This record gives sequence, C-alpha cells and structure tokens, in this order.
Amino acid sequence: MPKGNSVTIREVARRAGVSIATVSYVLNESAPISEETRARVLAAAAELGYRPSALARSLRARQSHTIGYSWHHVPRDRWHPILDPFLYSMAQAAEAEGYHILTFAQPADGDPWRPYQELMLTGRVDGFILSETNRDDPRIRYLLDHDFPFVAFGRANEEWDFPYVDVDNAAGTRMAVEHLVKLGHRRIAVIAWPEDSLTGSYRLQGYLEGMAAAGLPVDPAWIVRTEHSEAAGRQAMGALLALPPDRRPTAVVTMSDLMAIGAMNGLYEAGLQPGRDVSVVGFDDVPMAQYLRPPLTTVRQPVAEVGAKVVEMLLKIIRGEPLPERKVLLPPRLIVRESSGRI
Amino acid sequence: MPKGNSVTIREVARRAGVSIATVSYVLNESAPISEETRARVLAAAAELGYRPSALARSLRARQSHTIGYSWHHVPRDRWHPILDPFLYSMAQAAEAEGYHILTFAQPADGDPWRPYQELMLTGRVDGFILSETNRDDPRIRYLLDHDFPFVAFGRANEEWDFPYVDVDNAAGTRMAVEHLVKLGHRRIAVIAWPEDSLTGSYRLQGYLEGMAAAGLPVDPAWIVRTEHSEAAGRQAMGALLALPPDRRPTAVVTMSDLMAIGAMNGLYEAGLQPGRDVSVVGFDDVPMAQYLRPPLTTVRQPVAEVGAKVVEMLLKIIRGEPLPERKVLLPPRLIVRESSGRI
DNA sequence: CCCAGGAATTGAAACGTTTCAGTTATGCCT
DNA sequence: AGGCATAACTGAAACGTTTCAATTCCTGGG
Repeated sequence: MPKGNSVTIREVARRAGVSIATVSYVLNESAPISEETRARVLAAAAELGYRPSALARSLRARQSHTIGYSWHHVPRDRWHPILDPFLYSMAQAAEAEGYHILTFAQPADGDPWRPYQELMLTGRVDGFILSETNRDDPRIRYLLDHDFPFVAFGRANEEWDFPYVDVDNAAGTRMAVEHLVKLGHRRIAVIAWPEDSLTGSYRLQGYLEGMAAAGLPVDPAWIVRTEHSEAAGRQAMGALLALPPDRRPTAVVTMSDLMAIGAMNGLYEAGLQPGRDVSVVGFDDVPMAQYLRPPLTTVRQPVAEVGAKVVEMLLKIIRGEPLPERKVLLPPRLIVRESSGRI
Repeated sequence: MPKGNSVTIREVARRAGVSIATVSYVLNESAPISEETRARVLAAAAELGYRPSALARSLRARQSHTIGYSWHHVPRDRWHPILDPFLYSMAQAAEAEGYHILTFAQPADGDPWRPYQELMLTGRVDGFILSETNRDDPRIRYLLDHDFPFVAFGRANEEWDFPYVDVDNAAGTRMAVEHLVKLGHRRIAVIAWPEDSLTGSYRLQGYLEGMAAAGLPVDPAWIVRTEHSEAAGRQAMGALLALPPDRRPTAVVTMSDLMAIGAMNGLYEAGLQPGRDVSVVGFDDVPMAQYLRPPLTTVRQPVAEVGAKVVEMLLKIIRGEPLPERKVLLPPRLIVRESSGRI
C-alpha cells in the first residue's frame, strides 16, 4: 500500500511551535509575521517536505484550479492535426498559473454536453476549453445557459456572445489563392467541406475573396463539397480532372492536409504530377506535410499561440478579471513548398 | 461572476426532511434505509439537481480519483505517433471507473521527476501513467523510491521491478523480417536508433532474431544507427545504397514510420522506387502511412489496448487489489501494404 | 501610572462530504 | 409486562486548508 504524502500543516505548526494559522500566513504571505517566526516555519516546512494539500485548499476556496478539455476522437484513418501542440501549450500556460488540465473523453452516444455537466456540477473544474466548435454547438449552448466559464478555440453562431480565439481561416485560404495567382494560375478550384461546417465556410469564403480580389471568375464546378477524408479528396480531384480542358483547374486549394493528400493521390492516379501539372495547397501543416512528395504547400495555424491565449483568457474569466478582448482572431501563415509549383 | 454549482447535501437533507447522513447513505447505498425515506431523498436530490462535490469527497477519502499523465513534447518536424489514441483510451477506461486524467507538461529544463513530485505531494493525483520510458528513467526511479502508484507503457532496467505494459517490439520487427524473407529478400538492412534507446534495442533485437531464424547472415554495414528524424532516415538510406552492389540491401526495416518515410525519400532521391527497387517497412502505422506513395507496410501497435490495460492495472494498484500480471507484453500486428513490394 | 493602539499570534469556524458511534422506535421472545 | 435485538435514523467528528475575529503583548502618549 503506497502512502502518497501525509505531512500536514498541523505537523509543520507543531515542529515550528506555532499555530496552524501562523503557518498558513507565512506560506501564503497573507499576514504580517515576524522575521524570526517566519524563518522557523519555513525551516520546519522544508525539513518535513511539506506541500499543502491541493484538495483541502480547493475545498476551502471552492476552486479546483483545474481546467477541463475534451477533443473529438477520430477514426484511425484520420488524425487530429493539432492535439499535441494545442494540449501542450495549454498545459504549459495553465501550470504557469497554478492550474492543471483535466482531459476527458467524449462518449460516442448521448448528449455532447453531458460530460461537461458532470465535471461542472461536481466541482472538478473551474472552466472549460472547447475546440472544434461548430454552429449550434450544444456544448456552447449548455455552458452559456449555465453561465459557466469557458473559452473556445473556434467560433459558432454569430449571435452567440462568448469568448473565443480562432484562426483567421478565411485569411488562410485567401493567402493560398493569392499565392497561386502570383504563380500564374487562373483556374483555381477548391475542395471544401460540407455546408454544415462553420470552419469550412470561412475557408471557402477566403477562397472566394481571393478569387474576387484577383478578378478571376469562379466556375461553380470548381467548388467541390465533400467529407473530410483522403478518399473524398481523391474523388474530388477525379471529378475536377474530368472537366473539359478549358474548364479544368490548374490549381486546387483544400480544407486540410488530409484532403490535399487525397487530391495529390488523385493526380497520381490520373498519371499527373502534383506541383507540376496541377498545384495543390493544404491546410494545417501537419508534421508530415514537409516530407511528402512533393512537399506540401499549406497553411499553418498558430496552434501554440491559440493554446496560450485561450488559457490566459479563461483564467481571467475565472478570476473575475476584466477581459480586454473577448474575440480574438489570429493570423495563419502560408508555408510554401513544392506542391504548389515553381515560380 | 459565474456560479458553478452550489447545491449541497445539506439542502437535499433539508428538503427531504432527513439528516445529511441519511442522504449520504441513500446516495451511496452504504446503509439500510427504508424504501420510503429512500424515495424521498432521491426525489429531493433529483429536484435540486444535486451532485456531490468531488472535492469534498476526495478530501474526506484522501483520494483524488485522478491519474496523472505527461508526454514528451517533440519539435514540430516530428510527431507523437500515439498520443491521441493512447490518451483517449486511457480517458475512457478511467472514466468508466470514476477517474479522470490530468495531463501535465514536461518542462524542458530541470529534473524530469519534479512535476511528478509536485502532483504527488499535493495530493492531486492518486497515481501516474508513464510513457516513452527508457533505461535509468529518472521518473521511474523517483516513483519507485517513493513507493507511489504508477504503471508504465514501456520497460526500463531489467532489475527494476515495476508494473508495465509494453508492446512486444522485438516481435514487431521479427514479423517484418519474416515478411520480407517470404517475399524473397536475403539482404535486409535495418535503420535503427542510437544505443541509448531501450525500445530501439528491442526492435533491433527482433530484426536480428528474424534474420537468424531465416538463416541469413547479417552484414554489419546493414545496421545503421541514427537519430529519430526523417533526415536521418534519408541519409541512412543513402549510406546503404552506397554499398557495393553485392552487399547492397534489397529491403530495409526501420524503427518508425518517420524514418521509413525518410528512407523512401532517400530512395526517390537516388532515382529508385520504394517497394519495387527496395522494400521498406516502418513502425507505428500512423494514419498517414496508408496514404503514402507507395502505401507503407508497417507494424501497428495496439495502442488502445495498452491504454485500457495500463489504467486497469493502475486502478488495481491504487485500490490495493491484487495485480494478477505485473508485466504485460502485447503483440503488435504487421500491416502489409505496397512499400514492401509484391509477392 | 493608565490606557489606546498597533503588531504578532492564535482559536475556531467553514468548505462539503463520509462514517463512527450513538439514539430512538418497533417488534419479538420469554 | 419486561427486556432486548434489530432496523432506521441522526449528531458529530474528521479530512487539511484559509481566514475572521479575538487575544496577547508591547510601546508610547497623556
């Protein structure tokens, strides 16, 4: 049977010959204590290796100093492009302020807000970070209705007023289009997500803005909406290649690196070479992207910054401090590699 | 200022017209209570939406019902091949038993066991899951010395007695070699990790066993030890290709998908085609592997099973239940795709 | 010489549970 | 009818903190 720890404030007090209140005051520097007593308490605490119980402290303060985070699990043929850096930067930012991240699974069935409710009602967390939000997101609805602290990585309904940090998705695809235009492309297609994806609609919008800014017409056949998978990306590329030569796009912008890879594979299947015959641009800049053949031009999201920012904002909310900016949009960066072709 | 929750057992007791002890007994079914009272308490609790405070409960029980997990952060040009499925399966397994996973960051500097110590002494967690263990792992040493509950995904020094679950790495590379031998290869190389990697030494050992079992000699030049990166894999392949034709390997086993990708890129650079001119096998089966050109033959680790198992074992330890098997080795699976060539 | 006032310290309550040790009411046996 | 076991329930302690309110001890002013 392991012990864990068991030295309490009482023992420190006894060893230093003072009351537990004094020990608490010394350790938290929350009351004037004579230098001599202070030194004695500190010494006793150090000798015993005393660390205050986070549990007792939390109970008393009614603050768990914990932040909840859950992510959507994806099937094994896909991946979560940002989980690692996002979670890591959140953990770092939280720990710098004495908080910790509690990760929980999103059960496949049942109301999506259930686990949030449970954590909230049992007082296990002081707030939540959400990611992969969408329009009518039931989790946001729930937290908003119950006035519980949270910050989202991603937006939702325009009319819902809640704090979020998001990447300027439209700017990302706009930059991709601008880059392709600069390379001389005029017929640029987009492999987009279904209409129910809010993030997808921002990215599509960026494409449209980019085309409009360049004064290029958009053939409706160039906008392919399909699900987020490699196979879908491949099929979409097949459909684009089936267009008559004068309408066939010479470049394709996609919603994700996964779909970009599908698109490139679609080109190979047709005997074409990505980056030479047709340019392809992805979104996410997963680590693999740079090692693909050809290396993938893609839009990199400032994931670590988002992670640090959402935590910073959430802690302000939890502490009741004013929140200077409730809605933050961070710019992505276009990483140019060979899949978009040579200049 | 958000409220969180605040309905306590006291209010439930008042509403049901009983003492708080009775409420507790009803809710935990830990004492005989008349059916009538039971119903009244349950009704009161439901009407108030009462959920017991996890904090108070933990303090009283001296159990946080929380498990700590930390992972090594990697630079952006690499990735953590198993974080998502591993963390997810752990969270699921833990939650089924009323536990949660606390994730924390490993600071770049300082003793690696510091964050473990902090969490342990403050009573925030009841135990830890470790991953990416190695020989002389200071975290294992620390937890062992302090007799604190933990289970590792991965092994360490033979003489250290601690509970772990690991994938049978040797079996993985052995299967890879067998597969290649079956395809007719006789000169099979391995791109391995530096000697200080314990996991790497198991995987190398499996390669050696596979070669021995097939009665094939191993040319020392076929064993290239190098760091875990795409560039290293590429250079290693270059070195292998530089061997004289009669010593040049026709197949290569690698320690990871990342290095396999490097190896394949090395082949392309030399104007060769992976899977046709030289076979390549990876390790991990990252989601990308199947979309590579050619799709990568690789060893898949049963990550979700490991996650469920380590949690199951840790909870047994925490609860003081007997642990039937302290050292578990799970078999990996070879996923055959085209990078290893046609039969 | 007394007392106000401040600095340093302490006792005890409170946070919300669980559970031990008791108290009441009921029914049964002799 | 009296005693006693049992069932059902309750009061209070305890988990380890923080912090309010109270207490002690000085010092200096009148």
